[in-house]
Amino acid sequence: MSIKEQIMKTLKHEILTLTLKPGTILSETVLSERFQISRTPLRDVLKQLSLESYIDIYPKKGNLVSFIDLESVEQIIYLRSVLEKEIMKYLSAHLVLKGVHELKEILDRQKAAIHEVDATEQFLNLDDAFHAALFRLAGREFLWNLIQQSNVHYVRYRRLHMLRQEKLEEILTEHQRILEYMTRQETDKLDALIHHHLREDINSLYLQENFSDYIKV
Amino acid sequence: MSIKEQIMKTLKHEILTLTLKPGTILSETVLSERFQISRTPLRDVLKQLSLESYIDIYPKKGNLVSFIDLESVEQIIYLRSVLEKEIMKYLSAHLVLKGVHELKEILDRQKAAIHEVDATEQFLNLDDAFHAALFRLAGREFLWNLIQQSNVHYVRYRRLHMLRQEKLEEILTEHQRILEYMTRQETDKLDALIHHHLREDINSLYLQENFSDYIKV
DNA sequence: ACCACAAATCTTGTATACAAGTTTTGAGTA
DNA sequence: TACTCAAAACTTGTATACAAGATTTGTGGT
Repeated sequence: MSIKEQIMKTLKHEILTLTLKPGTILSETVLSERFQISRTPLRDVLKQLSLESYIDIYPKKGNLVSFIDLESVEQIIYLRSVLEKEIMKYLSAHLVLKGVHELKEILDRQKAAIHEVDATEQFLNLDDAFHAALFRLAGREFLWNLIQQSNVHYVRYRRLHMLRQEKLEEILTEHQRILEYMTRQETDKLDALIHHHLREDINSLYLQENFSDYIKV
Repeated sequence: MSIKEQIMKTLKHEILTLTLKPGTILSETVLSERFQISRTPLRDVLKQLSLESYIDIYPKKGNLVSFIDLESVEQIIYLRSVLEKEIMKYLSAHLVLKGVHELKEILDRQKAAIHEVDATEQFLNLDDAFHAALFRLAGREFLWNLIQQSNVHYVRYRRLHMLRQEKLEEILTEHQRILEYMTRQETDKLDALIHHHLREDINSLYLQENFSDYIKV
């Protein structure tokens, strides 16, 4: 992996985990000192981060870690729920046994993760792994990757929501029911479940009340 | 509009209209002479074009206009057909009168465009305008813009298909029927129509036979 | 104390010299 | 003629000096 890719991976990770808080200034000179590299390749990295909405570039002023855009979150959730409904319907008819085992294994690991010390971190990774597997098994990995490129706001939104422990149990249960309905080919029940699974919290005011300084106005 | 934005717009247009054919070399020095600007801002433009799949950058070798990736075309068509089915269903229930007029006007202009000298060009723009209006009227402009960012392969694919005059009449007719079913709230007929409207030609071998040197292997 | 305004100090944007890798060229040799 | 292999001519990648704009600071005047 090239140095630029490493730097980008590092910065993306710090932004997604909110180690770098929304609004933080990312100065080219400061970063070039931190990573011991000149401004030119760093500018390449910042350009790409900007195109993927990780940061906002204000010409001749500076670069800020972007604030969480709830409009983007709502639109991505809608996109995913529409797509995943269709994908589940497809998988109900075409899912192979090997795929079922793969999904079950992810759920087992997720169950085990709940009571680990870094529960949230592990849980989020496995949540992504579950949904990514569904896309991949349906031959739609391309679209999963497409969505991932516009995911900064959604990922951070979800992370803040999951700080509440009780959410983890709820999500695991829903995952298990999704797999259940799919294998039993109860497609009619899937729609409502997916809708709830992805969409439930978007209208709650939890974020606005507790993390208002992270949110785009 | 900044100089960089102008250059980007120019290059994008030339690539999408196939003025710059897939495989064409875009050398930094040649472009910097053409646009009378140094390599640095040009590299910014090329970086962005690469992230949006307009070009492929081979480090230390060169930059090529990307070949048309049929896998990407199929995935985008699937994405659009799934999304647009849902959007039509929504609009059947919520479309306001003003929206109907707006869509009708686009179709009138499209009808008039068929026999113009630059029919294909005008027709494609109005085709986009029609579908964009549907997204916008459903409050999903965000997703339309998201799709547009991954559209290089699909746009060029469609352009080559539309070289056949008879396609234009067919598309216009389907647009008219879409609007018709929507206003009559015949949602059951919409699914199949959208599917056909977007998906029809993907399995034909027309492109592979006539433009094999534009296609990614 | 407060205001105005200019200068200093930040920021990113651009041009350019040089580094490093790849491809092409062509001379020398069998 | 055909082949080898090194040198030259390309390509993009990086570092850096300087340009240009935005912000902050601080000083002089009231």
